[in-house]
Amino acid sequence: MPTERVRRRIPEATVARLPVYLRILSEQAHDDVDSISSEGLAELAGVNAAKVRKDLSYLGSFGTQGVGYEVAFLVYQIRRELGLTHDWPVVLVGAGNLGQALAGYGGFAERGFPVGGVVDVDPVKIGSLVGGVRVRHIDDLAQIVKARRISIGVVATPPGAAQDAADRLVAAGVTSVLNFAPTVLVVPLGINVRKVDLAVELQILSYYEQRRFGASVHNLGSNDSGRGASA
Amino acid sequence: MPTERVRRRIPEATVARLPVYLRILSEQAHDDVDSISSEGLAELAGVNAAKVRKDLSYLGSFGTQGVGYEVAFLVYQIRRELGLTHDWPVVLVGAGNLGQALAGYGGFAERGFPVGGVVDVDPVKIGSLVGGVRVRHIDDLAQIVKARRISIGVVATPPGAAQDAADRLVAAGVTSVLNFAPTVLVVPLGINVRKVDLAVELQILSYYEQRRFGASVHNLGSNDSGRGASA
DNA sequence: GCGACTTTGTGAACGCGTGCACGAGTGCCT
DNA sequence: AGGCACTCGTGCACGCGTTCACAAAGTCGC
Repeated sequence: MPTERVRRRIPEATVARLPVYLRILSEQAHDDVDSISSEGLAELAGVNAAKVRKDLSYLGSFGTQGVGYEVAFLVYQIRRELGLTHDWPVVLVGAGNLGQALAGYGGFAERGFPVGGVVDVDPVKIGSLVGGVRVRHIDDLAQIVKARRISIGVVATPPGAAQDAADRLVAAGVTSVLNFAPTVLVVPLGINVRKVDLAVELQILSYYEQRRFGASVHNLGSNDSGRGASA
Repeated sequence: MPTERVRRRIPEATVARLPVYLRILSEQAHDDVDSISSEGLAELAGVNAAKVRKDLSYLGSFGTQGVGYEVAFLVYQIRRELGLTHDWPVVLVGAGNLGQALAGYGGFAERGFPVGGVVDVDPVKIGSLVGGVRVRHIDDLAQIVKARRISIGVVATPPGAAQDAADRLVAAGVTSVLNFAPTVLVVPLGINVRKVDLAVELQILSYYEQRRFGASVHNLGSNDSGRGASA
C-alpha cells in the first residue's frame, strides 16, 4: 500500500447494491438521521442485515460496535467508492421516443450524470432541443466525446441500429455503455456494457405469473418468487 | 404427473436468459433459419454454449444430436414456458414523463403486453390520451384491474409516490409489479417485484470506470468487467 | 450399411455469494 | 468501576449457478 492504497476487489453483487444503500442513506441524512445500524439499513433496503455488514466491510471498517454507522460518513465513503465524487457526463444516441424521455427525465443530471450530448441519424431531429440539449448528427459523436471527456454512452435507438450505435460509441472512445435497445451488443474486451430491457423484465414476470397457476398447489406454496421486499 | 405434467423448477438465472434466447430465435425464424446449434445460439446471445444447452434442458430434450435445435419448435416451447401464449395486459401508474414514453413505446403491445390502462393522481392529466389510452384517476385502479383481468402493474411515478402506487396495485389485485421508480418497494409475500433503475445502472458503470484508473495496472489487467459480449 | 463427424444432454467439479453464528469492541446505566 | 445491552466484522458452511468434459445419439458421405 504505497501512496494509493490497494483496494480489494468488490463482488459484482455488492457493487449493484451499493447504489441502493447510497440512496437510502442520502434520504436518511436529509431527514437528519445521523446514525444507522446494519439492521435498520437492511430493512430499508429490503435485504439481510449480515449482507449489509459484509457489503460495507468491503469498503473498510466504518461502523462502531454497539452504535452502528455514521450516515454522513457512509454516504461519503460509498460515493467515493462508486466514483461519484465528480460528474460523469453521458452521451445519448437516439433522440426518439425513449431518448427524449431519458433526456427530459432530469434524474440524470441530478444524480451526477448530466446529458453531455444527444445524437441521432435522422436529419429531421437534428437541431431540435431534447432535454435542453441540441441534437447533433451522429457523425459528430467522436468530437462530442472528446470535447466533453465522456466515457459513458447510452444507446436508445431502435433495435436494428443499436449495434452500429455501440460500435460508433466505442470508436469515439466511450468505455461504458448502457443499452436500452432489445439487442445483444457485441463490444471489444474492456468495454463495460449493461442493459435495461423492458420486454425481458415483463417476460420474467410473465413466467412467474404463469407458474403461479400452471403447477401444482405444492409448488405454489414453496414458490421462491415470494420474496417479501424487493427492488 | 397426472394430466398436467409436473414442471421442474427453473433457476432464476435461466429464466432471465430465456427471453433473450426467444428474441434471437424469433429473429432467426424471421430470416428463414430453421435449425440452430447451441454454439450458434450461444454466440448470438453472448453466452457460453454449455449454458445454452443446460438452460434449454430445463424445458425438455428438444435438440437433435448432430444437428441442433429446430428454431420454430424452440420458439414455441420457450413462449409456452414463459407464459407468452396469451397476452398479459398491464396497467401503468403514472402518466408523467416516463409513463408517457412507456405507453407510447409500442414495444409493449408488440411483445404481448398491451397497455390495458393508465392512471394518475393529477387531475390535469386525467382524460388525456397517452399511447392511445385515456388516462383515468388512480381511484379507478381496482375497477380497471378487475375488468381487464390485469395481473401486472407498472410503477412510473416519482419516488415519493411509488410505495403508495404499489400498495394500490396490490390492493387492486395485481400480483406482479415492474418498478421504474428509484425506491425500494415493500410488498406482501407472494407478490413479484422487479425493478428497472437507471441511476443504479449508471452508478454501477461509474464504479468500473473509476476503478479503471484508480487501482494499479495489475488490477486493470485482471478486471472482470471486460466480458466480451453482454446484453 | 458403415465409419467419421457433429452436437446434444448431463454428471461432476469449481467458484461465488448468502446467511448464520459468534467473538470482540463500544456505550450506557447503575 | 463494573456489568449489561447492543452492534460490528468475519470465519465458516451451505447452496446455487457456471463450466468442463464426455458418453450417447443422430447425420452425412461413400
